[in-house]
Amino acid sequence: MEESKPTNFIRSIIDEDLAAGRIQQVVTRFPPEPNGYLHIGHAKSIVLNFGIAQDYHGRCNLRFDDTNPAKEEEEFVAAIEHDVQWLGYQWDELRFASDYFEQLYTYAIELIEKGLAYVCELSAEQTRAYRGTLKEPGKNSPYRDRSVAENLDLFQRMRAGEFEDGSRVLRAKIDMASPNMNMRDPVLYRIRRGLIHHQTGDAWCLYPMYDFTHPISDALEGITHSLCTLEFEDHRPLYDWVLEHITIACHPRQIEFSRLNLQYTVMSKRKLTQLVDEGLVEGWDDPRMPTIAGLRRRGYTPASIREFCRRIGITKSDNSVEMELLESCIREELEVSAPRRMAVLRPLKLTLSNYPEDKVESLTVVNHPKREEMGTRALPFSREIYIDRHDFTEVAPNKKFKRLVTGGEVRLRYGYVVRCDEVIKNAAGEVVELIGSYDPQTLGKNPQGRKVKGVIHWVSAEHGLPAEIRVYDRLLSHPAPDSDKSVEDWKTHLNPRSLIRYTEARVEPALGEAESLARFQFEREGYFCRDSAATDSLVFNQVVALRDTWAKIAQVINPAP
RNA sequence: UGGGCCGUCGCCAAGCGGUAAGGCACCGGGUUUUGAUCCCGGCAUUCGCAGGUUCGAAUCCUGCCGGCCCAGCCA
Repeated sequence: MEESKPTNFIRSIIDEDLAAGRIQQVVTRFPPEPNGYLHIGHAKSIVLNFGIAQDYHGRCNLRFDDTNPAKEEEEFVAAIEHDVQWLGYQWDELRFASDYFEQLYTYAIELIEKGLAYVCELSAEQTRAYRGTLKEPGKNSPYRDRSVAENLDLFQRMRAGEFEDGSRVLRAKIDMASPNMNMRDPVLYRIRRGLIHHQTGDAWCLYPMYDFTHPISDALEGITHSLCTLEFEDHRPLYDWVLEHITIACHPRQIEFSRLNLQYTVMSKRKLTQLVDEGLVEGWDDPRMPTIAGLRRRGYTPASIREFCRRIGITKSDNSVEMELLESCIREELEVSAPRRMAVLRPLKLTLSNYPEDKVESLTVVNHPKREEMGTRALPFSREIYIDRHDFTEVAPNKKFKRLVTGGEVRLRYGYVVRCDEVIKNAAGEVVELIGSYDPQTLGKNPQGRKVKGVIHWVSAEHGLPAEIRVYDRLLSHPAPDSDKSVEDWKTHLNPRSLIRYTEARVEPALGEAESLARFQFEREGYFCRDSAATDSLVFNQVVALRDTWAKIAQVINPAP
């Protein structure tokens, strides 16, 4: 897959900084909080940060922003490391913000000594009240003018664990009247006793806030461009304030870009966590999830996700990307790389009465119609085969229909032309079996004197393997479930048909050896991959369907009610 | 006039004063033992709107309109 170098406003800025000699080498970082799994939106940031380091021969660190032990877990750090590597990237250094706790503490002392930070004893509610509103200025905390000595003493005792959670915080002394809420004496440190941090254990009961931690962590690592999403734009003045008021050599440039919004899914960690915790999906790696783990199990490749990120670009405008764009990326790759196979989702038996009872032919068929180098495989053909129920109808609904009908003919893919002679029904009048015949003169060549326009796929009844095939649809039935205010609970929009399991499916024998996550095109159906979780049975997940022009035509001919 | 940011085709997105790239989607037509792929063609006289500057404006200026973000001791 072609992966040409993208051009965007951030790369333009880097070009300028390099050209002006402001930096010698670009250094970026991807800074996830380990409180959940990575999703496709994170992939956008990963591809941006690591992609820049790669293209500019710079460096990129993976840094866990682990300043809130109440929400973070080791499980998530392991999963995140795995996902980043799976996407095809290797960090230069693996860091944790918690690696810097001691240095951060020292910088806090520096701020206190400069009279730029103070210990505040207002409760959380009082702090909120003192902060003012968007349109009215806040007012100074009564603790704002404590002496440096007193602040130093109190801050040390906060660290020593002398005070209860919430009783005191360290605040920056900036401007309670600032129109930017983030500058109204933001909290720098809060007390969280009795928690076990996944990296530092019980070493601390004092934890720094994001706004204090992030700029310093960036500077300590020599980050040149600190790329983050738009909601941090208002925090940039604070990011800069921190670095301007402490003794530190480096001052990274923060640049914001818009986060990814994908239609018909949810991207917030809170909602994804909800789906997992409430058992609405199988887990973080449920193939319907927009998580990296979910996309991986679904059958998406790292290259297809990178390509998607390249196509959506990087800007500051709000966006709402259509699912079709993502799908087109994986189709494009799988069209050339996936070996073809045949699988019947809804088996309907067809017995060819003029084909010898015990005869079995081994057909040699190509694995890819355009790539001879992908070789061939053996495909057994016999008297009884399964075709898909959708490929048969008693009477053709219109003249464009080109599948099997009573008395009509179709080509069996790679096999013979067959005709349906007789329909067997059950008491309820449902078609349960077909009796037909084949034309022995049509293997690899067209019949004499007539044209057969349809081609359908099939599996030998005796040789086909039972399998379960799972077909997926969008998780939500609303394009923007996050922003729909007309419904109280976004989960109202969950699509009840996001998963359809075909438990009676039959697949051709060659599929029995498919490895976990091996991808195939099931002809006329779509791209599928062997499930990585169900290892003891034959389960295939649909990656994406084939483009289906017929479905659109059928819609027009016979519109859904 | 709280502050910050954004508005180019249905969706994403180039464009940086010289006369609207590209991708996805969509609509034709051709090839085809996958209604797939592939191929060929179509798809913004116009850049949120209104003025202004200029020989020339999506690009510069002014004013409107619309949307997003901010009042966690979350990140």
